[in-house]
Amino acid sequence: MRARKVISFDTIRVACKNCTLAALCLPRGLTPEDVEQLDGIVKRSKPLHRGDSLFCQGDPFRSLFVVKTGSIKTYATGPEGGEQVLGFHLPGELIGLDAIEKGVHACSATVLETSAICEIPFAQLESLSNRIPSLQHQLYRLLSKEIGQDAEMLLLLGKKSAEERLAGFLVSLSRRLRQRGLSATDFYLSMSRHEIASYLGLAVETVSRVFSRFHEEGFLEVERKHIQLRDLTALESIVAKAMMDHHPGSKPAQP
Amino acid sequence: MRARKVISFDTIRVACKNCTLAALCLPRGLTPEDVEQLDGIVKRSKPLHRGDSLFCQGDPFRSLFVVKTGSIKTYATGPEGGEQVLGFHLPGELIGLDAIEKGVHACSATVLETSAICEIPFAQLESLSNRIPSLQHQLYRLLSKEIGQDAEMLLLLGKKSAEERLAGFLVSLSRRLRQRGLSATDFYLSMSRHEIASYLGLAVETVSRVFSRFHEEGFLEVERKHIQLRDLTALESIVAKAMMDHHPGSKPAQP
DNA sequence: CGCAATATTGACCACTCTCAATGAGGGTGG
DNA sequence: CCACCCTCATTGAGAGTGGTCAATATTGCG
Repeated sequence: MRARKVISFDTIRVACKNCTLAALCLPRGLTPEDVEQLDGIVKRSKPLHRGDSLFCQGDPFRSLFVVKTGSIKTYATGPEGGEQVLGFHLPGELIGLDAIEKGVHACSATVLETSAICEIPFAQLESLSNRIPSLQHQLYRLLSKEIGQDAEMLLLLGKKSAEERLAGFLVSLSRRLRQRGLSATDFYLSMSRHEIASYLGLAVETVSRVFSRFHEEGFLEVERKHIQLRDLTALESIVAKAMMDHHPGSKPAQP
Repeated sequence: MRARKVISFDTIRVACKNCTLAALCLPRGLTPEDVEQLDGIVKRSKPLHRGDSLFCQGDPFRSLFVVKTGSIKTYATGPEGGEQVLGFHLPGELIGLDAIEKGVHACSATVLETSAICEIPFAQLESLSNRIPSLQHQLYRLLSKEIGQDAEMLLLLGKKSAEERLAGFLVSLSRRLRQRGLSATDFYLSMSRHEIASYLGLAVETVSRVFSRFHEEGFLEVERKHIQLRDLTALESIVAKAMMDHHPGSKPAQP
């Protein structure tokens, strides 16, 4: 994190390439020169801290943000101050894609824990993608990926019981952490119970109770924000089982 | 492919431009020649009927689909046959965007009522967007719009009560119909109660009961699939009020 | 050190799910 | 054309889950 004094130049560039790579160069398809150009427009900021804001609902849209380390939450606020959490974003994930359409941010984003964030001015990214077809392709894929993840979330919220939802949330977190090479079974929740509850459409107390229940059943250890998953399989089967129970296989009609 | 028949030349082209325009040329930015080229790669199919399938989960991704008239539902099926409705798609809306990433459809799409659908081979669309920057821009916007709509849906499912969810559903339908120049207060639901329930994460019986309750309160007339909204404002205020009630304005923390 | 915010736990009650029965259409075949 | 069947929709009664209110830790911060 603070390794930028001495060795900084290459380290940071590589670090940032990593972060950019994770998001933009997913499978392959960009030549080293392309990556070089891409890297040139990425702005690195100094570390941000809990409560810092990346952008607010209504702000003009200028840049996408990539989480290098740490975590971010996005949320929407109603006209009278209600707050609904829309998502949590872990290292390697991209924020702000929903603002491209209107040129205005539709939600706010704040930092949950000390985080390193890369900023990518979208105008530059777009014009770069004009010249690099494979970058254009990556961008399409990236936008599409976000849509797929939202659909997954819809699936999660379609589930009715609190256990299903919290299990789904934990499994999702676990999978995304593993994907970035972090521990999939031992991690800290950077968000409050309140924020989890809002995200899952539950009451804070219910979240707390289900954590306790999972603990009693031996699925996990929980102490405040520190979580250790003991039986990931059990949690996964809760999620999988859920889908079958409701909607017992009505056939989509046949001609 | 091209509208080359005598009678239909203008009619079909205009019809299809309308459908394409609604989705791809949203604000402006494409020259007539661009639209011409775009129009050239769009395939029109003969009308499809209830139960027909556009694509299935796992199918290779080849094309996007635009609803010209009628309606489509998308849904995901669990390994054991459970079915979760992910979305309903009305005229002017685009389907299949979530498949770009993996090149494979992540959900299935079937026709809810007799519908006219346009097919746009994505490979051709993408290479066309390489040559037409403004088309590229429109595509980014389009993908982004889809993300925004999914977020709106998350907001809807974040709401806890059945009334809030059904009200949100109806308001959303109404808004989208008005946007296409159709009646915002008098329409037919092409989907079954079962499908609505799955979409909203409720039981079929609850959907039915809330419809009755809304009717008793004078918010709407309902007879089977025929809906007439009598007090759209009331429904909207149910949705708006919901957000405030939960999460009473915890400030996002400030340094 | 003490206040404030966060988390956990309990009791109660409202809401929604489940189960079950009835009614209304739409289609098929006699 | 009508009887029949099957699916879909509606309505009722009972049970369970989660929301609400309230009290009590526990932590973090000024």
